[in-house]
Amino acid sequence: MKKSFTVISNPTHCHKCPIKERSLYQAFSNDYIQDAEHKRTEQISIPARTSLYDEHELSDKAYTLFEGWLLLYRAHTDGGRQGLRIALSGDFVGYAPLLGSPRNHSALSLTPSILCGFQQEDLHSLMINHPALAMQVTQLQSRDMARCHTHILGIGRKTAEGRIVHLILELYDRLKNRGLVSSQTMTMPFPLTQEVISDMTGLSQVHVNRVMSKLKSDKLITCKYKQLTLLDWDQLTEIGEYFSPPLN
Amino acid sequence: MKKSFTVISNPTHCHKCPIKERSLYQAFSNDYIQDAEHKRTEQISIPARTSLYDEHELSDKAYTLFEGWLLLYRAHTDGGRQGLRIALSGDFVGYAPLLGSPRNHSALSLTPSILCGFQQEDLHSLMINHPALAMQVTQLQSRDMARCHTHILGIGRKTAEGRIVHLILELYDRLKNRGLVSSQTMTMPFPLTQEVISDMTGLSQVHVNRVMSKLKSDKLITCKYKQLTLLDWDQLTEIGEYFSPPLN
DNA sequence: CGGGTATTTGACGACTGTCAACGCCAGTGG
DNA sequence: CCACTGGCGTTGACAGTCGTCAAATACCCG
Repeated sequence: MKKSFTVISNPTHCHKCPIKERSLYQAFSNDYIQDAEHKRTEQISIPARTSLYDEHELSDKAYTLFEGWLLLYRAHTDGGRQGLRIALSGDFVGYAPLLGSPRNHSALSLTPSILCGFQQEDLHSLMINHPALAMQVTQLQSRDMARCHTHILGIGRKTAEGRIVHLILELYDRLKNRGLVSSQTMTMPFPLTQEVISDMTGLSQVHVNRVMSKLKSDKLITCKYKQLTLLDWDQLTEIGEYFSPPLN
Repeated sequence: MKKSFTVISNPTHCHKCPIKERSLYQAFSNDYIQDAEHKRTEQISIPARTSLYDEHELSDKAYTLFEGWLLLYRAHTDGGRQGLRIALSGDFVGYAPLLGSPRNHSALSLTPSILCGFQQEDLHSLMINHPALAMQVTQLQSRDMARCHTHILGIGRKTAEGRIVHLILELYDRLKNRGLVSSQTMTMPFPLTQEVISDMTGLSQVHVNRVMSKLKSDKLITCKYKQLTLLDWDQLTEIGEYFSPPLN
Protein backbone atom coordinates (compact mmCIF):
# COMPACT_ATOMS: atom_id res chain seq x y z
CA MET A 1 0.00 0.00 0.00
CA LYS A 2 2.73 2.38 -0.85
CA LYS A 3 1.77 5.81 -2.03
CA SER A 4 3.29 6.75 -5.31
CA PHE A 5 1.20 8.85 -7.65
CA THR A 6 2.03 9.52 -11.22
CA VAL A 7 1.15 12.83 -12.68
CA ILE A 8 -0.03 11.89 -16.12
CA SER A 9 -0.08 15.30 -17.56
CA ASN A 10 -1.13 18.80 -16.93
CA PRO A 11 -4.45 18.06 -18.50
CA THR A 12 -5.71 20.51 -21.02
CA HIS A 13 -9.26 20.52 -19.75
CA CYS A 14 -10.67 18.78 -16.78
CA HIS A 15 -14.07 18.70 -18.37
CA LYS A 16 -12.74 16.35 -20.97
CA CYS A 17 -13.67 13.78 -18.42
CA PRO A 18 -15.26 10.84 -20.26
CA ILE A 19 -18.11 10.74 -17.83
CA LYS A 20 -18.98 14.36 -18.03
CA GLU A 21 -22.67 13.65 -17.94
CA ARG A 22 -22.59 12.45 -14.36
CA SER A 23 -21.01 13.58 -11.13
CA LEU A 24 -19.58 17.03 -10.73
CA TYR A 25 -18.84 17.48 -14.38
CA GLN A 26 -22.48 17.67 -15.13
CA ALA A 27 -22.42 21.05 -13.42
CA PHE A 28 -19.43 22.19 -15.38
CA SER A 29 -21.45 22.46 -18.53
CA ASN A 30 -22.45 25.93 -17.42
CA ASP A 31 -20.87 29.32 -17.35
CA TYR A 32 -18.46 28.57 -14.59
CA ILE A 33 -16.41 26.25 -16.68
CA GLN A 34 -14.24 29.26 -17.21
CA ASP A 35 -13.58 29.52 -13.51
CA ALA A 36 -13.17 25.81 -13.14
CA GLU A 37 -10.47 25.83 -15.74
CA HIS A 38 -8.23 27.73 -13.43
CA LYS A 39 -8.93 25.64 -10.39
CA ARG A 40 -8.26 22.09 -11.47
CA THR A 41 -5.08 20.50 -10.32
CA GLU A 42 -3.18 17.76 -12.04
CA GLN A 43 -4.55 14.48 -13.20
CA ILE A 44 -3.07 11.50 -11.41
CA SER A 45 -2.75 7.82 -12.04
CA ILE A 46 -2.30 5.16 -9.39
CA PRO A 47 -1.78 1.40 -9.63
CA ALA A 48 -4.04 -1.15 -7.98
CA ARG A 49 -3.92 -1.59 -4.21
CA THR A 50 -2.59 1.87 -3.52
CA SER A 51 -3.76 4.20 -0.80
CA LEU A 52 -5.19 7.42 -2.19
CA TYR A 53 -5.72 9.11 1.13
CA ASP A 54 -5.92 8.16 4.77
CA GLU A 55 -8.45 9.00 7.44
CA HIS A 56 -5.84 10.64 9.62
CA GLU A 57 -4.55 13.06 7.03
CA LEU A 58 -5.83 16.54 6.57
CA SER A 59 -8.16 16.63 3.62
CA ASP A 60 -6.56 19.06 1.23
CA LYS A 61 -7.94 17.58 -1.97
CA ALA A 62 -11.09 16.08 -3.40
CA TYR A 63 -11.10 13.89 -6.48
CA THR A 64 -13.16 12.88 -9.42
CA LEU A 65 -12.52 9.30 -10.43
CA PHE A 66 -12.10 9.04 -14.17
CA GLU A 67 -11.32 5.38 -14.40
CA GLY A 68 -10.96 2.50 -11.99
CA TRP A 69 -12.48 1.20 -8.77
CA LEU A 70 -11.84 2.59 -5.32
CA LEU A 71 -12.70 1.23 -1.91
CA LEU A 72 -13.63 3.87 0.66
CA TYR A 73 -13.32 2.41 4.13
CA ARG A 74 -12.82 3.11 7.76
CA ALA A 75 -10.16 1.29 9.76
CA HIS A 76 -11.22 -0.58 12.85
CA THR A 77 -9.08 -0.64 15.96
CA ASP A 78 -8.54 -4.39 15.66
CA GLY A 79 -6.85 -3.80 12.33
CA GLY A 80 -9.84 -4.77 10.20
CA ARG A 81 -11.56 -2.54 7.71
CA GLN A 82 -15.17 -1.61 7.29
CA GLY A 83 -16.00 -0.76 3.72
CA LEU A 84 -18.17 2.31 3.25
CA ARG A 85 -18.59 2.60 -0.46
CA ILE A 86 -17.12 1.45 -3.73
CA ALA A 87 -16.38 4.34 -6.07
CA LEU A 88 -16.70 3.86 -9.82
CA SER A 89 -15.76 6.03 -12.75
CA GLY A 90 -17.36 9.44 -12.50
CA ASP A 91 -17.73 9.38 -8.74
CA PHE A 92 -16.68 12.33 -6.65
CA VAL A 93 -14.72 11.34 -3.56
CA GLY A 94 -12.86 12.86 -0.68
CA TYR A 95 -14.84 16.06 -0.40
CA ALA A 96 -14.83 17.49 3.14
CA PRO A 97 -16.19 21.00 3.43
CA LEU A 98 -15.06 21.53 7.00
CA LEU A 99 -11.87 23.36 6.25
CA GLY A 100 -8.78 21.86 7.75
CA SER A 101 -10.60 18.88 9.22
CA PRO A 102 -9.19 15.38 8.93
CA ARG A 103 -10.89 13.03 6.53
CA ASN A 104 -13.27 10.60 8.15
CA HIS A 105 -12.36 7.67 5.95
CA SER A 106 -9.60 6.22 3.82
CA ALA A 107 -9.51 5.43 0.13
CA LEU A 108 -7.72 2.63 -1.64
CA SER A 109 -7.56 1.72 -5.32
CA LEU A 110 -8.83 -1.74 -6.19
CA THR A 111 -7.72 -1.44 -9.80
CA PRO A 112 -5.34 0.90 -11.59
CA SER A 113 -7.13 4.25 -11.47
CA ILE A 114 -7.05 7.70 -12.96
CA LEU A 115 -8.26 10.69 -11.02
CA CYS A 116 -8.52 14.45 -11.26
CA GLY A 117 -7.81 16.39 -8.08
CA PHE A 118 -9.21 19.66 -6.78
CA GLN A 119 -7.96 21.72 -3.90
CA GLN A 120 -10.73 21.87 -1.35
CA GLU A 121 -10.45 25.61 -0.94
CA ASP A 122 -10.69 26.11 -4.69
CA LEU A 123 -13.83 24.05 -4.78
CA HIS A 124 -15.13 26.08 -1.90
CA SER A 125 -14.66 29.39 -3.68
CA LEU A 126 -16.06 27.94 -6.89
CA MET A 127 -19.19 26.93 -5.00
CA ILE A 128 -19.54 30.36 -3.44
CA ASN A 129 -19.28 31.99 -6.84
CA HIS A 130 -21.50 29.48 -8.60
CA PRO A 131 -24.43 28.42 -6.44
CA ALA A 132 -25.55 25.91 -9.06
CA LEU A 133 -22.34 24.02 -8.44
CA ALA A 134 -23.04 24.08 -4.73
CA MET A 135 -26.47 22.66 -5.39
CA GLN A 136 -24.90 19.97 -7.50
CA VAL A 137 -22.57 19.00 -4.69
CA THR A 138 -25.50 18.98 -2.32
CA GLN A 139 -27.33 16.54 -4.57
CA LEU A 140 -24.32 14.28 -4.88
CA GLN A 141 -24.01 14.23 -1.12
CA SER A 142 -27.65 13.47 -0.79
CA ARG A 143 -27.40 10.52 -3.13
CA ASP A 144 -24.37 9.20 -1.26
CA MET A 145 -26.31 9.61 1.94
CA ALA A 146 -29.16 7.51 0.58
CA ARG A 147 -26.70 4.80 -0.34
CA CYS A 148 -25.23 4.99 3.13
CA HIS A 149 -28.68 4.43 4.57
CA THR A 150 -29.19 1.44 2.36
CA HIS A 151 -25.84 0.13 3.47
CA ILE A 152 -26.74 0.51 7.13
CA LEU A 153 -30.00 -1.30 6.56
CA GLY A 154 -28.18 -4.12 4.84
CA ILE A 155 -25.50 -4.60 7.45
CA GLY A 156 -27.90 -4.20 10.30
CA ARG A 157 -30.74 -6.39 9.15
CA LYS A 158 -29.90 -8.63 6.23
CA THR A 159 -28.45 -12.11 6.17
CA ALA A 160 -25.00 -12.67 4.73
CA GLU A 161 -26.45 -13.87 1.45
CA GLY A 162 -28.68 -10.82 1.18
CA ARG A 163 -25.83 -8.41 1.81
CA ILE A 164 -23.55 -9.96 -0.75
CA VAL A 165 -26.20 -10.24 -3.41
CA HIS A 166 -27.27 -6.67 -2.80
CA LEU A 167 -23.72 -5.47 -3.21
CA ILE A 168 -23.36 -7.32 -6.49
CA LEU A 169 -26.65 -6.05 -7.88
CA GLU A 170 -25.93 -2.48 -6.90
CA LEU A 171 -22.58 -2.64 -8.64
CA TYR A 172 -24.21 -4.17 -11.69
CA ASP A 173 -26.71 -1.33 -11.92
CA ARG A 174 -24.10 1.33 -11.49
CA LEU A 175 -21.83 -0.24 -14.08
CA LYS A 176 -24.76 -0.61 -16.42
CA ASN A 177 -25.47 3.10 -16.19
CA ARG A 178 -21.89 3.65 -17.22
CA GLY A 179 -22.19 1.30 -20.16
CA LEU A 180 -19.68 -1.09 -18.63
CA VAL A 181 -21.68 -4.33 -18.63
CA SER A 182 -22.68 -6.80 -21.33
CA SER A 183 -26.42 -6.46 -21.02
CA GLN A 184 -27.05 -9.52 -23.18
CA THR A 185 -25.35 -11.96 -20.88
CA MET A 186 -25.61 -9.79 -17.76
CA THR A 187 -21.87 -10.02 -17.34
CA MET A 188 -19.89 -7.37 -15.51
CA PRO A 189 -16.26 -6.72 -14.65
CA PHE A 190 -15.72 -7.76 -11.06
CA PRO A 191 -12.30 -6.97 -9.62
CA LEU A 192 -13.35 -7.44 -5.99
CA THR A 193 -11.56 -10.03 -3.93
CA GLN A 194 -13.57 -11.92 -1.35
CA GLU A 195 -11.73 -9.93 1.26
CA VAL A 196 -13.02 -6.66 -0.16
CA ILE A 197 -16.52 -8.09 -0.23
CA SER A 198 -16.12 -9.05 3.39
CA ASP A 199 -14.96 -5.52 4.17
CA MET A 200 -18.03 -4.06 2.51
CA THR A 201 -20.54 -6.43 4.05
CA GLY A 202 -19.16 -6.69 7.56
CA LEU A 203 -18.59 -10.42 7.21
CA SER A 204 -15.50 -12.58 7.42
CA GLN A 205 -13.70 -13.55 4.26
CA VAL A 206 -14.29 -17.21 4.99
CA HIS A 207 -17.99 -16.74 5.27
CA VAL A 208 -18.08 -14.69 2.09
CA ASN A 209 -16.50 -17.64 0.38
CA ARG A 210 -19.14 -20.03 1.69
CA VAL A 211 -21.93 -17.79 0.48
CA MET A 212 -20.35 -17.18 -2.92
CA SER A 213 -19.92 -20.94 -3.36
CA LYS A 214 -23.55 -21.44 -2.54
CA LEU A 215 -24.62 -18.77 -5.01
CA LYS A 216 -22.62 -20.51 -7.68
CA SER A 217 -23.92 -23.98 -6.89
CA ASP A 218 -27.45 -22.58 -6.84
CA LYS A 219 -26.79 -21.34 -10.37
CA LEU A 220 -27.53 -17.74 -9.46
CA ILE A 221 -24.20 -16.37 -10.58
CA THR A 222 -21.00 -17.44 -12.21
CA CYS A 223 -17.75 -15.76 -11.43
CA LYS A 224 -14.46 -16.28 -13.17
CA TYR A 225 -11.52 -14.26 -14.39
CA LYS A 226 -12.77 -11.13 -12.62
CA GLN A 227 -15.98 -11.31 -14.59
CA LEU A 228 -19.27 -11.97 -12.87
CA THR A 229 -22.47 -13.06 -14.61
CA LEU A 230 -25.97 -12.82 -13.19
CA LEU A 231 -27.98 -15.91 -14.06
CA ASP A 232 -31.33 -15.14 -12.48
CA TRP A 233 -32.08 -11.47 -11.95
CA ASP A 234 -35.49 -12.00 -10.40
CA GLN A 235 -34.36 -14.46 -7.80
CA LEU A 236 -31.30 -12.39 -7.03
CA THR A 237 -33.27 -9.18 -6.47
CA GLU A 238 -35.50 -11.11 -4.12
CA ILE A 239 -32.62 -12.56 -2.11
CA GLY A 240 -30.86 -9.21 -1.92
CA GLU A 241 -34.08 -7.26 -1.47
CA TYR A 242 -32.71 -5.01 -4.11
CA PHE A 243 -34.62 -2.16 -5.67
CA SER A 244 -33.10 -0.32 -8.58
CA PRO A 245 -32.82 3.35 -7.75
CA PRO A 246 -33.87 5.95 -10.34
CA LEU A 247 -30.29 7.03 -10.89
CA ASN A 248 -26.83 5.91 -9.97
CA MET B 1 -48.44 6.09 15.00
CA LYS B 2 -51.22 8.30 13.84
CA LYS B 3 -50.30 11.48 12.12
CA SER B 4 -51.86 14.52 13.70
CA PHE B 5 -49.81 17.66 13.75
CA THR B 6 -50.68 20.72 15.72
CA VAL B 7 -49.83 24.06 14.30
CA ILE B 8 -48.70 25.93 17.34
CA SER B 9 -48.75 29.34 15.84
CA ASN B 10 -47.77 31.27 12.84
CA PRO B 11 -44.44 32.00 14.42
CA THR B 12 -43.26 35.53 14.38
CA HIS B 13 -39.70 34.65 13.51
CA CYS B 14 -38.22 31.31 12.77
CA HIS B 15 -34.84 32.49 13.85
CA LYS B 16 -36.15 32.74 17.36
CA CYS B 17 -35.13 29.13 17.45
CA PRO B 18 -33.53 28.46 20.84
CA ILE B 19 -30.65 26.65 19.24
CA LYS B 20 -29.82 29.28 16.72
CA GLU B 21 -26.12 28.78 17.16
CA ARG B 22 -26.15 25.34 15.59
CA SER B 23 -27.70 23.75 12.55
CA LEU B 24 -29.15 25.80 9.77
CA TYR B 25 -29.93 28.73 11.96
CA GLN B 26 -26.30 29.45 12.29
CA ALA B 27 -26.39 30.53 8.68
CA PHE B 28 -29.42 32.69 9.22
CA SER B 29 -27.41 35.19 11.20
CA ASN B 30 -26.41 36.77 7.92
CA ASP B 31 -28.03 39.02 5.40
CA TYR B 32 -30.42 36.47 4.07
CA ILE B 33 -32.45 36.39 7.20
CA GLN B 34 -34.67 38.83 5.38
CA ASP B 35 -35.32 36.33 2.66
CA ALA B 36 -35.68 33.48 5.07
CA GLU B 37 -38.40 35.35 6.88
CA HIS B 38 -40.65 34.97 3.92
CA LYS B 39 -39.91 31.33 3.35
CA ARG B 40 -40.56 29.67 6.66
CA THR B 41 -43.70 27.68 7.05
CA GLU B 42 -45.56 27.00 10.24
CA GLN B 43 -44.15 25.62 13.41
CA ILE B 44 -45.58 22.26 14.35
CA SER B 45 -45.85 20.20 17.48
CA ILE B 46 -46.25 16.45 17.59
CA PRO B 47 -46.72 14.03 20.49
CA ALA B 48 -44.42 11.10 21.20
CA ARG B 49 -44.52 8.07 18.95
CA THR B 50 -45.86 9.92 15.96
CA SER B 51 -44.70 9.57 12.39
CA LEU B 52 -43.31 12.80 11.00
CA TYR B 53 -42.79 11.53 7.47
CA ASP B 54 -42.56 8.24 5.68
CA GLU B 55 -40.03 6.91 3.23
CA HIS B 56 -42.62 6.43 0.53
CA GLU B 57 -43.98 9.96 0.58
CA LEU B 58 -42.75 12.69 -1.65
CA SER B 59 -40.44 14.93 0.29
CA ASP B 60 -42.09 18.31 0.17
CA LYS B 61 -40.71 19.65 3.43
CA ALA B 62 -37.55 19.70 5.48
CA TYR B 63 -37.53 20.42 9.19
CA THR B 64 -35.47 21.91 11.92
CA LEU B 65 -36.07 20.17 15.21
CA PHE B 66 -36.50 22.73 17.97
CA GLU B 67 -37.25 20.37 20.80
CA GLY B 68 -37.56 16.64 21.27
CA TRP B 69 -35.99 13.43 19.98
CA LEU B 70 -36.62 11.85 16.60
CA LEU B 71 -35.70 8.45 15.24
CA LEU B 72 -34.80 8.39 11.57
CA TYR B 73 -35.07 4.87 10.25
CA ARG B 74 -35.57 2.69 7.26
CA ALA B 75 -38.18 -0.04 7.21
CA HIS B 76 -37.07 -3.56 6.46
CA THR B 77 -39.19 -5.89 4.37
CA ASP B 78 -39.68 -8.25 7.31
CA GLY B 79 -41.41 -5.44 9.18
CA GLY B 80 -38.43 -4.51 11.33
CA ARG B 81 -36.75 -1.15 11.41
CA GLN B 82 -33.15 -0.16 10.99
CA GLY B 83 -32.35 3.04 12.84
CA LEU B 84 -30.23 5.50 10.91
CA ARG B 85 -29.84 8.41 13.23
CA ILE B 86 -31.31 9.99 16.31
CA ALA B 87 -32.09 13.66 15.83
CA LEU B 88 -31.81 16.06 18.75
CA SER B 89 -32.79 19.68 19.16
CA GLY B 90 -31.23 21.86 16.52
CA ASP B 91 -30.85 19.09 13.98
CA PHE B 92 -31.93 19.55 10.40
CA VAL B 93 -33.86 16.60 9.02
CA GLY B 94 -35.72 15.52 5.95
CA TYR B 95 -33.77 17.54 3.42
CA ALA B 96 -33.79 15.97 -0.06
CA PRO B 97 -32.46 18.17 -2.81
CA LEU B 98 -33.58 15.92 -5.64
CA LEU B 99 -36.78 17.68 -6.48
CA GLY B 100 -39.85 15.53 -6.33
CA SER B 101 -37.99 12.44 -5.21
CA PRO B 102 -39.35 10.23 -2.44
CA ARG B 103 -37.63 10.38 0.90
CA ASN B 104 -35.21 7.58 1.53
CA HIS B 105 -36.08 7.15 5.18
CA SER B 106 -38.85 7.66 7.72
CA ALA B 107 -38.95 9.81 10.83
CA LEU B 108 -40.71 9.15 14.09
CA SER B 109 -40.90 11.20 17.27
CA LEU B 110 -39.59 9.49 20.38
CA THR B 111 -40.73 12.30 22.66
CA PRO B 112 -43.15 15.18 22.18
CA SER B 113 -41.41 17.40 19.66
CA ILE B 114 -41.54 20.86 18.17
CA LEU B 115 -40.36 21.52 14.65
CA CYS B 116 -40.15 24.25 12.08
CA GLY B 117 -40.87 23.27 8.49
CA PHE B 118 -39.51 24.58 5.22
CA GLN B 119 -40.77 23.89 1.75
CA GLN B 120 -37.97 22.17 -0.12
CA GLU B 121 -38.30 24.44 -3.13
CA ASP B 122 -38.08 27.51 -0.92
CA LEU B 123 -34.92 26.19 0.63
CA HIS B 124 -33.64 25.53 -2.83
CA SER B 125 -34.16 29.09 -4.01
CA LEU B 126 -32.75 30.44 -0.76
CA MET B 127 -29.61 28.41 -1.34
CA ILE B 128 -29.29 29.64 -4.91
CA ASN B 129 -29.58 33.23 -3.78
CA HIS B 130 -27.34 32.84 -0.76
CA PRO B 131 -24.39 30.57 -1.47
CA ALA B 132 -23.26 30.76 2.14
CA LEU B 133 -26.44 28.96 3.11
CA ALA B 134 -25.74 26.32 0.51
CA MET B 135 -22.27 25.88 1.98
CA GLN B 136 -23.82 25.55 5.38
CA VAL B 137 -26.12 22.79 4.18
CA THR B 138 -23.17 21.10 2.54
CA GLN B 139 -21.33 21.10 5.84
CA LEU B 140 -24.30 19.72 7.73
CA GLN B 141 -24.59 16.94 5.19
CA SER B 142 -20.93 16.24 5.49
CA ARG B 143 -21.17 15.91 9.24
CA ASP B 144 -24.16 13.60 8.94
CA MET B 145 -22.20 11.59 6.44
CA ALA B 146 -19.34 11.18 8.88
CA ARG B 147 -21.76 9.96 11.49
CA CYS B 148 -23.20 7.53 8.98
CA HIS B 149 -19.75 6.15 8.38
CA THR B 150 -19.21 5.71 12.08
CA HIS B 151 -22.54 3.96 12.28
CA ILE B 152 -21.62 1.57 9.49
CA LEU B 153 -18.33 0.79 11.18
CA GLY B 154 -20.13 0.08 14.44
CA ILE B 155 -22.79 -2.17 13.01
CA GLY B 156 -20.36 -3.94 10.74
CA ARG B 157 -17.49 -4.57 13.10
CA LYS B 158 -18.31 -3.98 16.73
CA THR B 159 -19.72 -6.35 19.32
CA ALA B 160 -23.18 -5.73 20.74
CA GLU B 161 -21.73 -4.15 23.86
CA GLY B 162 -19.56 -1.84 21.81
CA ARG B 163 -22.42 -0.68 19.63
CA ILE B 164 -24.70 0.09 22.53
CA VAL B 165 -22.05 1.88 24.54
CA HIS B 166 -21.04 3.90 21.52
CA LEU B 167 -24.61 4.98 20.95
CA ILE B 168 -24.95 6.08 24.55
CA LEU B 169 -21.69 8.01 24.55
CA GLU B 170 -22.47 9.73 21.29
CA LEU B 171 -25.81 10.85 22.62
CA TYR B 172 -24.17 12.04 25.81
CA ASP B 173 -21.71 14.18 23.89
CA ARG B 174 -24.37 15.65 21.67
CA LEU B 175 -26.62 16.43 24.60
CA LYS B 176 -23.70 17.91 26.47
CA ASN B 177 -23.03 20.31 23.60
CA ARG B 178 -26.63 21.38 23.92
CA GLY B 179 -26.31 21.93 27.66
CA LEU B 180 -28.78 19.13 28.37
CA VAL B 181 -26.72 16.95 30.72
CA SER B 182 -25.71 17.24 34.36
CA SER B 183 -21.98 17.30 33.88
CA GLN B 184 -21.33 16.81 37.59
CA THR B 185 -22.97 13.41 37.80
CA MET B 186 -22.73 12.64 34.06
CA THR B 187 -26.46 12.13 33.97
CA MET B 188 -28.47 12.58 30.81
CA PRO B 189 -32.11 12.34 29.76
CA PHE B 190 -32.64 9.00 28.05
CA PRO B 191 -36.05 8.44 26.51
CA LEU B 192 -34.96 5.50 24.36
CA THR B 193 -36.72 2.20 24.86
CA GLN B 194 -34.69 -0.94 24.45
CA GLU B 195 -36.55 -1.51 21.23
CA VAL B 196 -35.29 1.78 19.81
CA ILE B 197 -31.77 0.89 20.88
CA SER B 198 -32.13 -2.41 19.10
CA ASP B 199 -33.32 -0.57 15.98
CA MET B 200 -30.29 1.68 16.05
CA THR B 201 -27.74 -1.03 16.72
CA GLY B 202 -29.08 -3.76 14.49
CA LEU B 203 -29.59 -6.09 17.45
CA SER B 204 -32.67 -7.77 18.89
CA GLN B 205 -34.48 -6.15 21.79
CA VAL B 206 -33.84 -9.17 23.96
CA HIS B 207 -30.13 -9.02 23.41
CA VAL B 208 -30.10 -5.29 24.09
CA ASN B 209 -31.65 -6.09 27.40
CA ARG B 210 -28.98 -8.63 28.23
CA VAL B 211 -26.21 -6.18 27.41
CA MET B 212 -27.81 -3.31 29.31
CA SER B 213 -28.20 -5.56 32.36
CA LYS B 214 -24.55 -6.47 32.14
CA LEU B 215 -23.52 -2.82 31.86
CA LYS B 216 -25.52 -2.08 34.98
CA SER B 217 -24.17 -5.02 36.97
CA ASP B 218 -20.67 -4.05 35.89
CA LYS B 219 -21.35 -0.64 37.39
CA LEU B 220 -20.65 1.17 34.16
CA ILE B 221 -24.00 2.88 33.94
CA THR B 222 -27.21 3.30 35.89
CA CYS B 223 -30.47 3.83 34.11
CA LYS B 224 -33.77 4.68 35.71
CA TYR B 225 -36.78 6.88 35.07
CA LYS B 226 -35.54 7.76 31.58
CA GLN B 227 -32.33 9.13 33.06
CA LEU B 228 -29.00 7.49 32.34
CA THR B 229 -25.80 8.04 34.30
CA LEU B 230 -22.31 7.23 33.13
CA LEU B 231 -20.25 5.78 35.97
CA ASP B 232 -16.90 5.19 34.29
CA TRP B 233 -16.21 7.34 31.27
CA ASP B 234 -12.77 5.90 30.55
CA GLN B 235 -13.85 2.30 30.57
CA LEU B 236 -16.94 3.12 28.55
CA THR B 237 -15.02 4.92 25.83
CA GLU B 238 -12.75 1.93 25.60
CA ILE B 239 -15.59 -0.57 25.31
CA GLY B 240 -17.40 1.55 22.74
CA GLU B 241 -14.20 2.60 20.99
CA TYR B 242 -15.64 6.06 21.17
CA PHE B 243 -13.77 9.18 20.16
CA SER B 244 -15.33 12.55 20.84
CA PRO B 245 -15.65 14.45 17.59
CA PRO B 246 -14.65 18.11 17.44
CA LEU B 247 -18.25 19.23 17.05
CA ASN B 248 -21.67 17.74 17.28
C1' DC C 1 8.65 -21.55 -13.39
C1' DG C 2 8.23 -19.78 -8.63
C1' DG C 3 6.45 -17.10 -4.83
C1' DG C 4 3.01 -14.53 -3.18
C1' DT C 5 -1.96 -13.83 -3.31
C1' DA C 6 -6.55 -15.49 -3.36
C1' DT C 7 -9.79 -19.22 -2.76
C1' DT C 8 -11.48 -23.39 -0.64
C1' DT C 9 -12.62 -26.59 2.99
C1' DG C 10 -13.37 -28.54 7.72
C1' DA C 11 -13.87 -28.38 12.66
C1' DC C 12 -15.36 -25.91 16.43
C1' DG C 13 -17.55 -22.57 19.19
C1' DA C 14 -19.41 -18.07 20.40
C1' DC C 15 -22.34 -14.38 19.79
C1' DT C 16 -26.73 -13.23 18.90
C1' DG C 17 -31.64 -14.27 17.39
C1' DT C 18 -36.05 -16.44 18.34
C1' DC C 19 -39.71 -17.97 21.16
C1' DA C 20 -42.24 -17.75 25.18
C1' DA C 21 -43.55 -16.53 29.60
C1' DC C 22 -43.53 -13.50 33.39
C1' DG C 23 -43.21 -9.15 36.08
C1' DC C 24 -43.41 -4.32 36.60
C1' DC C 25 -45.41 0.09 36.07
C1' DA C 26 -48.41 3.85 34.63
C1' DG C 27 -52.52 5.36 32.95
C1' DT C 28 -57.57 4.46 32.64
C1' DG C 29 -62.03 3.77 33.92
C1' DG C 30 -65.49 2.09 36.99
C1' DC D 1 -59.78 2.86 45.62
C1' DC D 2 -59.00 -1.00 42.80
C1' DA D 3 -59.09 -3.97 38.79
C1' DC D 4 -57.73 -3.73 34.05
C1' DT D 5 -54.88 -2.97 30.20
C1' DG D 6 -51.05 -2.10 27.34
C1' DG D 7 -46.31 -1.01 27.01
C1' DC D 8 -41.89 -2.09 28.44
C1' DG D 9 -38.36 -4.71 30.74
C1' DT D 10 -36.62 -9.32 32.32
C1' DT D 11 -35.41 -14.12 32.14
C1' DG D 12 -34.53 -18.92 30.41
C1' DA D 13 -34.04 -22.43 26.88
C1' DC D 14 -32.54 -23.44 22.51
C1' DA D 15 -30.84 -22.93 17.82
C1' DG D 16 -28.39 -21.01 14.03
C1' DT D 17 -25.67 -17.86 11.68
C1' DC D 18 -21.38 -16.51 11.41
C1' DG D 19 -16.39 -15.91 13.19
C1' DT D 20 -11.98 -18.06 14.14
C1' DC D 21 -8.25 -21.08 13.35
C1' DA D 22 -5.75 -23.84 10.41
C1' DA D 23 -4.33 -26.08 6.43
C1' DA D 24 -4.57 -27.30 1.62
C1' DT D 25 -5.23 -25.93 -3.01
C1' DA D 26 -5.62 -22.92 -6.98
C1' DC D 27 -4.34 -18.85 -9.23
C1' DC D 28 -1.69 -14.90 -11.02
C1' DC D 29 2.21 -11.98 -12.15
C1' DG D 30 6.88 -11.26 -12.80
